[in-house]
Amino acid sequence: MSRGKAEIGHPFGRDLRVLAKTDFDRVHAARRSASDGLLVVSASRNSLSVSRLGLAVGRVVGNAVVRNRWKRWLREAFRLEQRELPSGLDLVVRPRPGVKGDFDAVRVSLRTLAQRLAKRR
RNA sequence: GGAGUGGGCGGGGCAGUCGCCGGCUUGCGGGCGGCUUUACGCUGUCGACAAGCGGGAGGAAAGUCCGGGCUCCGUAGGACAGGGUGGUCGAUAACGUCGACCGGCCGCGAGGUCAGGGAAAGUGCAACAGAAAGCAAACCGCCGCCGGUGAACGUUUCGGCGUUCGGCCGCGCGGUAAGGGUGAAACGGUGCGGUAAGAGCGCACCAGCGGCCGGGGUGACUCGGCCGGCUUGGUAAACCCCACCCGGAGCAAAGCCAAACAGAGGGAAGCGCGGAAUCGGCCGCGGCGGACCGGUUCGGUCCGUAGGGUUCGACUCUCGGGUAGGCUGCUGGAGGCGGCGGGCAACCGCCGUCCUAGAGGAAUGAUUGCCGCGUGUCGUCCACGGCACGCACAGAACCCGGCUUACAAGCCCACUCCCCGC
RNA sequence: CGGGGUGUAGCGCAGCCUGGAUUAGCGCGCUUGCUUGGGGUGCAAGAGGUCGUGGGUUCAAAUCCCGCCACCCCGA
Repeated sequence: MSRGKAEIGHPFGRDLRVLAKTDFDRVHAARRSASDGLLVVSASRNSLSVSRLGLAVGRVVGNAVVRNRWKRWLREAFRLEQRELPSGLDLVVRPRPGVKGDFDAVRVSLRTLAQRLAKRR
């Protein structure tokens, strides 16, 4: 983990997010996913040169505070890892219900799952 | 010192780096409009980018249990239905909320708690037990009378008769509700009188109910006196009656702008020659009409071109409705804080001061250091220090007043009871 | 934002509206015994319940009323 090193210059705006319902439907229709004990990541090619992040955090995950914490962790992990991730993918990330987790584990899990999906293409 | 009652505060702090949301200012260059001019400038507006500045979740933001503002719809007035509330007076925009007071129950007390109107308006319900569960009735029992009968005594005209034994028997007639026992609950309690036995049958006191009079209080109610018949139980969070309250929907409300598709109405030119060919139609040239491109006249490209009528389609213009989408609603308000005044209080009035989130698949995160608090452990006990772990409940979605529920550590105020000392 | 429903034995349900002793019941499952060479089937007996939770009303609450918890469904 490159904790403490200069992690500057990782902007993360709305253009890097999956927001439209049609995009979510396309990712789900692709039926390509990878998972571990923490996360479930689905993916589909997009027409862009960069990858985008979509969040799917349902009510079974926890109350509003828990759900917000997951979404913030996932956004931050995507922001810091975006140069290590494969490009041109729409990634929809869903936390497994009931698990605790912490930020470092989320970061590692997101990177490995996304790379596994890119390899399996 | 111990035990307890009622209430309040609090919701980790500071600094650095990388990011997020929206706001303001400036810069850069781009689109559109206007002015002025011929090329710069001025100005408005919109979008993207960059920089700077300052802001960015709660006491419950939660549950969505009540009440209101606001918006649209409906509506002559009222009633019914349905729902809600339920001591009194007050507070309030309103409430099922709050305050003060009254009454019942609990507590030695500080205090706590109560959906706290009506059961002589009506209907219903009460298992089991019990004689009987609501209007009086009478199982055992008690008492009297009547009938039968036993013993003893007296008397005798020897058939009986009388008295006593609170004698015994009766599925005979009547009087009782004191006693027995059941139950959550049994038609007032105690005492005296009274009676064949008893009974509010009478009396005294007490409790309860009703009425009248007087004192206090706005009122709930309360204090005192007199009288009455002696009583008429419980349950309305059972139906119900009484009093009061409620039009419906909800910011995905609602308003504005407004693609595409569909709908309604309207519109220009609608010719000639030649070739193959029966016609339709196709091809070429010219004309005409329309659109587009370059642009000074003008040129080029593409499309249409019918004997007449009708229908359909295409193109184009206009129109209403208003979908996708966008904008508004969107945060300055029954607002916070301080002071003065009124009121026991809830709360109200006046003055001053402050501006404090506005997203829209939904913004607060990551990381580093120091400090704070708690627990554990180590250093020799203390003072202190090191290390490890932990620091709750929980995230605005139109706004506000309440209620309910969740919550780590810590702190404060008032009061009560017990023990000890002076 | 608004509306509705469910919670009872390991599982699926009844009872609730109209309160009580009807021992809170039914089916499957479970335990034990008999039957069989053994298993299944069959027969007999039995165990198993904070009626989601905390209060209230009532003599009495799974049932009536209020608060809370969990889950499910519907409308805009």
